Amino acid sequence: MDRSQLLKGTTALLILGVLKDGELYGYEIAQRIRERSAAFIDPGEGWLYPALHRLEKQGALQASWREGGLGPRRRYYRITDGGLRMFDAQSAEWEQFAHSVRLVTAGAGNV
Amino acid sequence: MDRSQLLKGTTALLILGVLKDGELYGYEIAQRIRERSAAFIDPGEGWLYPALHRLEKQGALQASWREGGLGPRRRYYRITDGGLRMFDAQSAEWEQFAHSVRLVTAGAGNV
DNA sequence: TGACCTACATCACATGGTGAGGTAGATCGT
DNA sequence: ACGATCTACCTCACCATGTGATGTAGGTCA
Repeated sequence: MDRSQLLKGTTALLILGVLKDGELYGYEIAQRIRERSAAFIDPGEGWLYPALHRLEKQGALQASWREGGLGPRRRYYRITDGGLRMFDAQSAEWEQFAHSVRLVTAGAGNV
Repeated sequence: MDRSQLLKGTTALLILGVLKDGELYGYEIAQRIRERSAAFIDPGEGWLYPALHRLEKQGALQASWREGGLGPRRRYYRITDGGLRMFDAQSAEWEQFAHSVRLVTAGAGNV
């Protein structure tokens, strides 16, 4: 069916989440997300690259081209101070939202 | 800015979540969601009613008009067996997704 | 030569939430 | 009688953004 819209609004959080542990290039970011989520989240290139561009434009990331040695050149991304603040904010909002969903779906509770 | 797309993909879950504890009408569903989420989630009528229509069309809900006594007539919704199955499926998927997000954003951690 | 991996990117398309607007019945104060 | 304010339903233009397909290039290996 949907395999859904759940990602909406969390992509920035996922990207910032892996980048806060160190500089990475795009393709590698996708791999990290896949690994850490035990392959449950498989970043599509259709949203990953646009999302990286958005975050760079917003000042959350800083990017630079570099020769990778093997294969094509790579674009490395580093998180900025603003990016870290954005991560904290989005992370908190996500936790709050997730908690709310659990409260609503948990049922009457008192029963 | 964002105050988010987070809802995307969770609206059905929220609605089914409150309806699995008993029959309710639309306006009341909104109130329940607001209450249970401690007002963190405030259902907009712009998505609530369309979502109810979608779920009804999909067979997850069964609806009927009834005079409320006071005020305008109300449309009551009851969850079907299919709706319960949908709730279980979406609930499981949500938990898995939420867990994945936490894994990704938790950081290197295990290293 | 062909297959396949890395690595980046763009684009038409679809989903569906946001916010505003509209109808109507009921209640209450002035 | 009038306006304000609830309840209760509905619709619609707009927009953000994920999906899936496609394109470009360099590399390795059979």
